[in-house]
Amino acid sequence: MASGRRTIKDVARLAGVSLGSASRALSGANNVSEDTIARVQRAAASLRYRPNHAARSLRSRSTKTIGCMFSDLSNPLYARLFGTLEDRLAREGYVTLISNTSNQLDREIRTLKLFTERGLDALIIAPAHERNRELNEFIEHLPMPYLILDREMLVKADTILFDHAAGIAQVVDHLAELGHTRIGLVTANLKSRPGRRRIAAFKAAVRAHGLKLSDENLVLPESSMSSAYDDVIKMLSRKDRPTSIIVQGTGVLSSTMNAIARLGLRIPDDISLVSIGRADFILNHVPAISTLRVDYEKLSEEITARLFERLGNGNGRKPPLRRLFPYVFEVRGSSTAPPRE
Amino acid sequence: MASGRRTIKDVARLAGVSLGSASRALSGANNVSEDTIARVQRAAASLRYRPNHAARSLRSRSTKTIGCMFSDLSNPLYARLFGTLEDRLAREGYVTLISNTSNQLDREIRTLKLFTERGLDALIIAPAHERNRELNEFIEHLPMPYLILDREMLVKADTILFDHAAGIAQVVDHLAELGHTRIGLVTANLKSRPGRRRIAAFKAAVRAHGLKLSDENLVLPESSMSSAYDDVIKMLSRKDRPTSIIVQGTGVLSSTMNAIARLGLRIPDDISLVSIGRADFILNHVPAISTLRVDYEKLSEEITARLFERLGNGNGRKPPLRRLFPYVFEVRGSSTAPPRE
DNA sequence: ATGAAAGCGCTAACAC
DNA sequence: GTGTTAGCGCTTTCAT
Repeated sequence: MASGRRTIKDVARLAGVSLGSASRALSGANNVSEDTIARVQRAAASLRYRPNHAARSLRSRSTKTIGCMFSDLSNPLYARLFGTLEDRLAREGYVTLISNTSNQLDREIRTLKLFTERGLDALIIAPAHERNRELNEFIEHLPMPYLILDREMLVKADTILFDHAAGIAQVVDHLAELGHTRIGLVTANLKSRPGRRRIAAFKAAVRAHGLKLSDENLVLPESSMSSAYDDVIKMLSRKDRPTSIIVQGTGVLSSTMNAIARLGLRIPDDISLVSIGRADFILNHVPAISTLRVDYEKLSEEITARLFERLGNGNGRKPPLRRLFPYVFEVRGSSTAPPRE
Repeated sequence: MASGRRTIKDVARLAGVSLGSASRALSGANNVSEDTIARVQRAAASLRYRPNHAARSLRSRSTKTIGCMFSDLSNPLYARLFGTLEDRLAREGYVTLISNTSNQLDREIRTLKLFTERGLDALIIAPAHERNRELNEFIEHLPMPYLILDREMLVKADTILFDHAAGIAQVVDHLAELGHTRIGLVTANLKSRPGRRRIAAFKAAVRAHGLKLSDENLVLPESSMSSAYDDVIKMLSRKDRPTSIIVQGTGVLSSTMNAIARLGLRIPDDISLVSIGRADFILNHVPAISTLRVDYEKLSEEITARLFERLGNGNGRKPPLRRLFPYVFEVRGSSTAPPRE
């Protein structure tokens, strides 16, 4: 079967043209005759010819491949972003290579080495270890353009940061306006930026409204896949329990909903709920869940725009870009309501 | 930066050896002196040398890459399988390239073309269109070994099929033994094998127990992401509603749980529930949900074993393999109980 | 154990 | 518009 693989040489011979003409005909260059194109294409089709990507990228110095490094693809939030991004890049003729690192440092470094060896054209990365020296140094020496997603690395580079502060503030504003004075937060206590920022932003927003900030209204499981069940049960069983909660839309959310159901509480009658991130598994929830989410279409657009800017010739050492990307607060109306009292 | 990329030539020059020796030293051949190896490695490190994968695979005719084609990676079941598979293959030095096709025929064909162009070493595929002629023909002419996952294609090839019949039968047996006489099924009405087989197996198993098979106990939403909420509400509001249900562990499951909670039913007191597939979002559910699942570790093992068998020299036209892969019924005890009456 | 040289399949530069 | 040729970076002969 390896020997059965046809090369462009075979195509050229069958079409009765030179190797160069065959290449031009196949790649849609402008200086080829209609006739040549037709004959070459017919020859290629009849031979089931498929260009050899290794040879092509060795010569052209482009792999037409973009690498993505996330912590975990089964995180429903990332899975959705990746899907959108893949579609967007495919339209541009790029393949997306993704890698899960499970937040492990050695896997992050190994992944970047791999991406380098494979000569990927550009990268989109969200490393877990923002202050690790070795990782930062490696990233700094990356030979291709790259974009950092919602991480504050030591190295100065193109970065898109989610505006957690403004996003969370919007939600807290909304709940406070409805009359809620006791607001809870349920989110993984991550060391990386999203975790840090979310918690800090929540505290700041609650204080800004002159509400008292009780640690008892904070449920911070270790990871996004941890169960928040027991702690949420405890939090919502208190006499002065929060009347509204903001919940990270991962495994944390499903265990929270589980706890709410178990306590016989109704959304929004007994408790208002807002999800951070629009997880697939609550997409059809009844009632619809208000969500603080990122517009993945727009984000993909933004990411590709930045990447292609660097990929083009306009890469002449423009200063690193730092962009704050907004959240969208999608009030579905039915998951939040004024507190009863 | 492109010009900054070091080649093996640079390494050889700095180490003071020939290009060939440098290659041998780096690839750990046996006919190199310790001294050479040391000097070459030092040179490589100081130059931050990274081998060029395109050149390597052009020459060696191996990309060390395995392609996976699934319908949808945000399907929690597939996401988990992919993660396991990726880890397993990485340990063998292979990179995994995945592609979502969203069950679209043109994307499936485009993906296979892409995989061919990139010269992937082997493929794992689960096409949606099992009887499409063009697709089958394309697959038949694939130049690399491939393995078909739970699909009955026209083309005869290595195939691993999930044993839906035995799996579903096990669950129905369990429920029948507990005394359930009215058992429901909630699963996407897919055209592809998993959908077809699940529904057929359910009907057969119910009949085998002499139970009456009521269409009213079948909820078959269009896709795995569809909401089953309204239909489950309807099904469980009937006087003679099922006392136990088997539910596909995707978006279908979350909307079903949503409906159960809304009706104020308790698991397992009011209704027994078994999930098909162990979705992340119910991993920590209270009570634990009994699950009919595939052992992804074992499956990954099986898949890699098959693939490497074909990849090795033992590929001499052994007849296509057809393997029935078992489900594991994990009774968590607490989500199923005898019906009350 | 080492160096020299061929060549993987392709694109791009150069002649005409 | 077309043919010829060089060479991308590497592995793998073949001499020595």
